[in-house]
Amino acid sequence: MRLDPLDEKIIQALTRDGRRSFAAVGAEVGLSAPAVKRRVDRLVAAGTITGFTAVVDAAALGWTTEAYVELYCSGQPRPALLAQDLERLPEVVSACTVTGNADALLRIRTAGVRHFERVLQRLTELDYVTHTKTTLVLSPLFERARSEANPAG
Amino acid sequence: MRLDPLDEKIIQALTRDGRRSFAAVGAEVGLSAPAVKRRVDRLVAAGTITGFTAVVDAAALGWTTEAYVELYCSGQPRPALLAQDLERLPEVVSACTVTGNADALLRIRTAGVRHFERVLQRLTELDYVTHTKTTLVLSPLFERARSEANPAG
DNA sequence: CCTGAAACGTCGACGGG
DNA sequence: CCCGTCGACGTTTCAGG
Repeated sequence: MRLDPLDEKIIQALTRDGRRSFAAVGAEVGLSAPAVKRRVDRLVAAGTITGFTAVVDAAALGWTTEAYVELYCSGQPRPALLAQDLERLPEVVSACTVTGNADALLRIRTAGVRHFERVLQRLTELDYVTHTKTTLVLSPLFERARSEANPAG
Repeated sequence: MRLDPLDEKIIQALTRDGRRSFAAVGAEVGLSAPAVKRRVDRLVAAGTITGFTAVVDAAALGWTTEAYVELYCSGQPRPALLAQDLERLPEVVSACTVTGNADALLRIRTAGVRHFERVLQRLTELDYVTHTKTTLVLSPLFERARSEANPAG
């Protein structure tokens, strides 16, 4: 889908504050509230905007341990199977298949190292998993969205 | 901060749809709209809810290349310095210091491998960076928030 | 915590560039 | 096509109980 500069500004405004009113966004970008709403509806329908969400501090909810786990598998489990199996584990926050020796890279959040150990065990119980390699997060430095459009996009 | 079951349900509702009205959330959790608003205001003030945002499809904005980069450094650059230097590169979407041989783990989004190569070069231009190790993302499998509270939290 | 009323936001329909 | 204006309806946000 093609984005004009107004769409981009709207996306940036709603990325900064997903609950801003259409009127407030319109005042910022130079449109009326209905015009902003029409564009947002279009962006959501096109899948450019996937949704709106509250951003929650994981540590405040008790998820104090964060880790990246490389998954090494025998055979090549299909991505769809991996997704299905890994999504059953609520501690797996994101997962992707990757280049390199590992087959998948997982991001995991748990309530402590004890809890993390149990998750590792459940991962190795998957029949195609041969071993794992854990990288524990020490200090999260920052995290942000890329809401600017690529000029060549 | 202490969360009761109602707070937790409110957080989950707003995680699923960050633009839900307080009235709609209240209908779901069994509270009036003003009661929900007071609780959300309190959660935001306490930092449990960090903010609200639009979720954007990076690929739709032209960021088609995603990678994880391990950063190997000489000396031990302080986390604050790393954060400051890395945040200047808009392609670095998140960063953290980690256990293991690498000093930091970066998540990077670019408009293609050419663009990614330029980012790698800028990373190695940081004087304390000795080398990097790249893992390219093939298929993102899923990504989600952990909005349930840990019972022991 | 709830209720009620005023201010505000949303979202359709309509007409102009 | 996309914009803006208007008006009805729903939501937010106070105050007071």
